[in-house]
Amino acid sequence: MRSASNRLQSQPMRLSRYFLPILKETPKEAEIVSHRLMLRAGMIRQESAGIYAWLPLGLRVLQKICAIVREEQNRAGAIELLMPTLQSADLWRESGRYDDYGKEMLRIRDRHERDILYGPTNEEMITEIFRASVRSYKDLPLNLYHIQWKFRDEVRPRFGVMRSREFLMKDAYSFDLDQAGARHSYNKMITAYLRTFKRLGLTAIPMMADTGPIGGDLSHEFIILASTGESEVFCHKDYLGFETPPETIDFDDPAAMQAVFDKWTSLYAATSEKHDAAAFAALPEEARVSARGIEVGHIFYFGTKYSAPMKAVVNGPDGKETAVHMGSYGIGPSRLAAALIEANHDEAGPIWPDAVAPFRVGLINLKVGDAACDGASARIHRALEAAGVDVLYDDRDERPGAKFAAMDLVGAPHQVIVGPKSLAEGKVELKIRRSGERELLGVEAAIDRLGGKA
RNA sequence: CGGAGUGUAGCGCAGUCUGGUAGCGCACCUCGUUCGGGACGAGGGGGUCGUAGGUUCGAAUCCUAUCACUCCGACCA
Repeated sequence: MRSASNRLQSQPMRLSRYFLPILKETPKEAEIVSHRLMLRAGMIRQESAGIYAWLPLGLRVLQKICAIVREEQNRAGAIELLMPTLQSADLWRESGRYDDYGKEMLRIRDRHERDILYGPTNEEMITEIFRASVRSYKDLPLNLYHIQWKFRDEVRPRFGVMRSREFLMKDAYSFDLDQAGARHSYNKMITAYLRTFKRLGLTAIPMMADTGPIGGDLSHEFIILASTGESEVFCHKDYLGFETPPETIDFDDPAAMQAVFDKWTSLYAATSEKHDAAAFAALPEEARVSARGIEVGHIFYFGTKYSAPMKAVVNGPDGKETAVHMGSYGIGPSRLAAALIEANHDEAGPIWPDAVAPFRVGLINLKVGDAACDGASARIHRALEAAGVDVLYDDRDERPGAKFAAMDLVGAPHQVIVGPKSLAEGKVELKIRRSGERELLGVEAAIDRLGGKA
């Protein structure tokens, strides 16, 4: 079982004291399964078109996703900061994007009649921060990132948090002296992304992509395959078996990073916009994978597109000023929460991978008020919490059926069911959410198993 | 932004055509019986009928305006 490193700071949680507004019926507006289940499980609540409140259960998932994203960004040498959501229009006039961006940008006016905007991305601002302080090539390379709410005023938001107007995004920005350095930075992020998605329990494939309004000439989308995916994608089957770069890989070794890039871009992979039917048809038939995909990350190299007009320059070894080469690297944690459900669910609810489960263990006391059941449940709850496991303890005075349904909807990967029948023989039942597999174990054995000791 | 819809209790809906003072299921509260896959009975609480104007003795219902939300398409992390 994965270590407790991704555990949230939290108090022991009893469902009777929690805020988990689950719905028995499906709200009619929810078309896709992730949206439906997130509403039913009480993870999110829509407050406006494309704008959602994250309720406690959803927030836990979001925080766990962010923790993994953060760990892998840090491992790759990126440094976290936090930029504001609101930005000055003047900054965007410098890059020329204030007029280019169109109606997707939410424009606001403050009390002094100054134009401000709710940031859809942060290239301008990070460039401004960089140029204010960095003067020398010796301070390079640099990669700064933050995890912050963004807003894009989509014409038609839909699919819940999969395509919302407000969304959480990790965006990293790299600064290098030249193109070779920028390529290395790009390769580091590819490696970090492969590791990030793997840890989230997803198989993500980098695919050639259009650069969109951000511009540039090197860009990949990271796509996960899911039958309910929004777009059509085509790739070589071997990608599905490729090994993820290990934790120990040296991010400062350009050759190692280039090798990762070369391997993961060696075979055919493209979204429908970039699809080359002839190239795809040239693959052996059994190697062709044509599927639906969900974009969960997008990376760009765009050279001096912002640094030149915004004068983000450094002195090189030769004493001359040069505009830095930049790239940007996005992952959408809020969208990932939905994508994870699209990739992991059944009729009863989400089936979270251990790494992002809001609670790793769901503890069900089938007979609240029965001294033996209460005692065994409390013992298990305390022991697992002490072992660093997130446990949701259903101590409500409800009927068994309602408890089973609720816990399946929460999606805890491991369930412990404490009922009078099995407890009479000193046993509790362990259920694996994904497979439905059940096993009877003694109380202490169950604690050891789920606490990671056995 | 084009096209199509919907706004009535927390959720799902009926009532609107044909105007007469608001109803059903789930959820919620109380009591009882239940209790290993979303129980049953009895009782109860909760609604400015999206909003504003108009017509009328009387408007959820008819008229006008407006707002919000949803779906299809184009667009997009």
